[in-house]
Amino acid sequence: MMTEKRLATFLRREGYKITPQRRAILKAVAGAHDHLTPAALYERVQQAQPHIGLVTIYRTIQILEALGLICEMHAERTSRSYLLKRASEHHHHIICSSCGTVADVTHCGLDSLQQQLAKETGFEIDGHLLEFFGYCRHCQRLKSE
Amino acid sequence: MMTEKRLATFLRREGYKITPQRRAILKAVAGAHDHLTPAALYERVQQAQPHIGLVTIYRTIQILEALGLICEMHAERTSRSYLLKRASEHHHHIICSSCGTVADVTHCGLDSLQQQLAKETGFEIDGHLLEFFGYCRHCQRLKSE
DNA sequence: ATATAAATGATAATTATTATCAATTATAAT
DNA sequence: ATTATAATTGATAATAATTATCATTTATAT
Ligand SMILES: [Mn+2]
Ligand SMILES: [Mn+2]
Ligand SMILES: [Zn+2]
Ligand SMILES: [Zn+2]
Repeated sequence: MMTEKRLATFLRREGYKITPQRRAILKAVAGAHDHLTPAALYERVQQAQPHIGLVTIYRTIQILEALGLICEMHAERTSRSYLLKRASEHHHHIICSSCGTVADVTHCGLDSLQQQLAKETGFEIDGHLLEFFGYCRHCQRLKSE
Repeated sequence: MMTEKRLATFLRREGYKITPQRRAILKAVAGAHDHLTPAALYERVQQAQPHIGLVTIYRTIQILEALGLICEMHAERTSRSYLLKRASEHHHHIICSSCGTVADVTHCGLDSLQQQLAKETGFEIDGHLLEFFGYCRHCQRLKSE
């Protein structure tokens, strides 16, 4: 499990300075159980760092993403969300097209396909994004009424 | 294969009017071999319909997407691209994180997982988005220099 | 030919994201 | 503890994508 401290250590090792702002962001990310948009993360971090700028959130997200510490979700049409990556587990989603409810998928079995595709295409593949779309139980009922 | 005419028939059947603008868009979509952003589609359609508005492009894309006639690609960070859906084939991508080169993937073997997840989660799943990320041959060389 | 609802396009409004840049600060070296 | 340095920050502006409004036009059924 990635705690704020471990994340900080990781960043420091990569040459990034550990500022109070970053510490607060790391804490928020480590403590979140759901996916957070940059704006949502901003709100949470503001409790600890009232004067932090939204830009700093974006910049830190970029770093965490580049280091592979968080994973991205394309849920709503416009914005993106992020969640701390769990070690060695895949993290994918089933998203309800009607209400936006999200279910997690931790096993996809795509590793072998990924390797095969790497061979076939010559790409060095380092990850994948997988999302299922559909309707949750609740919205299925509403539809059929 | 979906031609302009078949797409038009499909739309008409769904209650949409067939305007010259839509016809031009359908033609462009049917004739495209690559993925098109709304802006790129706009440019192409302007040859046949010089006075068409970009908004009309967006609106038509929305319809085609809702009817499942085109599929979406999340390639660059900001914008989306679309391509005509081929019957019964999956359409996924390997995208080079460095130069943006795209390779197609038409088989993913996710149907069984999709069914299993539908059972487990209660979702009625009607599709998925799968994208691989990595580096194409060319960019691998550049990296190692 | 006419009625009607749908579609269009000009335009403005929203949003998300990125760029600039002067002021601040974490960190390492002294 | 001071100091030097480059990284970081945040205020602000700039970009860019997408969506909303609304008066006008038009496809289609009658
Ligand atoms: Mn999740
Ligand atoms: Mn493709
Ligand atoms: Zn996976
Ligand atoms: Zn598939």
